[in-house]
Amino acid sequence: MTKILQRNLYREVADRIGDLIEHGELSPGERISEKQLCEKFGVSRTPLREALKVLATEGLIELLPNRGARVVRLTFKKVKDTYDLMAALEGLSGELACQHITDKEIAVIRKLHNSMLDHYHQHDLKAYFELNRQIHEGILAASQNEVLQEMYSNLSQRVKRVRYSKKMTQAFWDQAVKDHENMINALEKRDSQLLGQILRDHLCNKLEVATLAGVIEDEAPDEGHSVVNA
Amino acid sequence: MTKILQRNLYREVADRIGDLIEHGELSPGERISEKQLCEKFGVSRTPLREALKVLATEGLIELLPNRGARVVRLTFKKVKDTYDLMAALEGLSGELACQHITDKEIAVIRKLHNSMLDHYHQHDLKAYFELNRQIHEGILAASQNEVLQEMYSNLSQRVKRVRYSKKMTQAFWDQAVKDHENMINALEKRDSQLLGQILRDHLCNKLEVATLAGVIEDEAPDEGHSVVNA
DNA sequence: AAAAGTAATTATGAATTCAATATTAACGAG
DNA sequence: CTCGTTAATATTGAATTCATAATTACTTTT
Repeated sequence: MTKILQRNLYREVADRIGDLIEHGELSPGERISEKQLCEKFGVSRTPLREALKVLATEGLIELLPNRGARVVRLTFKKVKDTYDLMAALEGLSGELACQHITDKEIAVIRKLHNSMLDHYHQHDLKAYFELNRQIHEGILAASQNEVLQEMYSNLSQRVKRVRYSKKMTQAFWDQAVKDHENMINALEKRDSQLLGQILRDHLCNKLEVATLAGVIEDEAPDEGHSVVNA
Repeated sequence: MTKILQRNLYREVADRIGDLIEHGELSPGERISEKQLCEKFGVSRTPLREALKVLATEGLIELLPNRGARVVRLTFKKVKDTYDLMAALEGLSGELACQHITDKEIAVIRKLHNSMLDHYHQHDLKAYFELNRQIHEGILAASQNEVLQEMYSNLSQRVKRVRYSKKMTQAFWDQAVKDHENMINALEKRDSQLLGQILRDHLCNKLEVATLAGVIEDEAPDEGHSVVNA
């Protein structure tokens, strides 16, 4: 049951532009020059433009008719809305996971959890985050709902650049670890309601972190949206 | 604050292909001929192919590399998964709506509700459905979460062809109306938890209807997915 | 000198052309 | 007659070319 993974040029280009946005090499609100990117990637405009259309559909960029493409500006509200949604989806994934997960899968997640705790005690933030990601991904996978996974993945993409530059306070970290303890317990008891609730609250906290990081410059002058420009 | 609505050729074509799929003029699993559609719409392959990429991203069709596009086959599981997701999103929209909705907006929905009841008593299914749609859309709009609305709209698109051919039993209809009564009450009390719960359960019932309609032929031979074909 | 209007340039939108892959048809061997 | 191989055809993938709209630079006028 291995997924067919299509490796079209347009998909490749879309992913690489996505990386550029994620890592800040294309700034929010920045105009995207087709010619420039064509030269950078060594492709013609056809697959590049296809990639832009796809990225616009995925919500990473916006297309101004006859005026090119821009990287979407992440306002605080947009990020907040996205996190609210992701929290709801994580909640659902928890509920579904409780219904479908096998003992073996729980054991795997328990192992990841223990490993994560080690990194927590060693204050290894990077390794902690990687394990954290794997745990949440594991629950998402256990939900057995591919549409859900697809949607979550898309939303995650959109706010990745905020996540990357987030700062972690010790207090938050402590709370996050506690949440994870409760998560595992709920999962082992297969208490779907409880796990759903924990996951919802857990992600809400993440938003606070993103906010504190102050990387979101709000109230940006929405250039290019008005017909008559100054 | 009116949205800029881009009217590119590719978007136009994508919408029209979406309509063809929705109304069954392009069957599930059916191979999509680029040339044929180009002639039908009177456009060249460039915007058409862009449209196909967008539709694939939106989950309506799937692209087989070097082998063209196919309309996505809706299995029972896929529809079930989508409905589960939509239920979660509707639940969230209810919770958020309770936080943001104004008395005036509630009054509008109440009016729609009463109008819907009239059609219910007159057994006017078509009019009932239209009002029903408007009510749910009103709550969704009151959530003030654009990302949520965008996601819901996309999911709705995917299963529209099933919805269209659904049959309505009297028992289900009675229950649906009762749900709506409770919804309005919860909304007026601004009981976000309750409204969220009602909306989740309400949509779950819809799934049963879709199932009963028997329009979903499951266990289809997944042609085109295996490398070696018979 | 500032503003408005016009020409030149550049970038985007879409059609066409060229190349590569897959499908079909024809052929021949077992 | 069936299976496998190869040639012909058709379709998709991507680059190029042409057309159109937007931006910039340059006049011209007040």
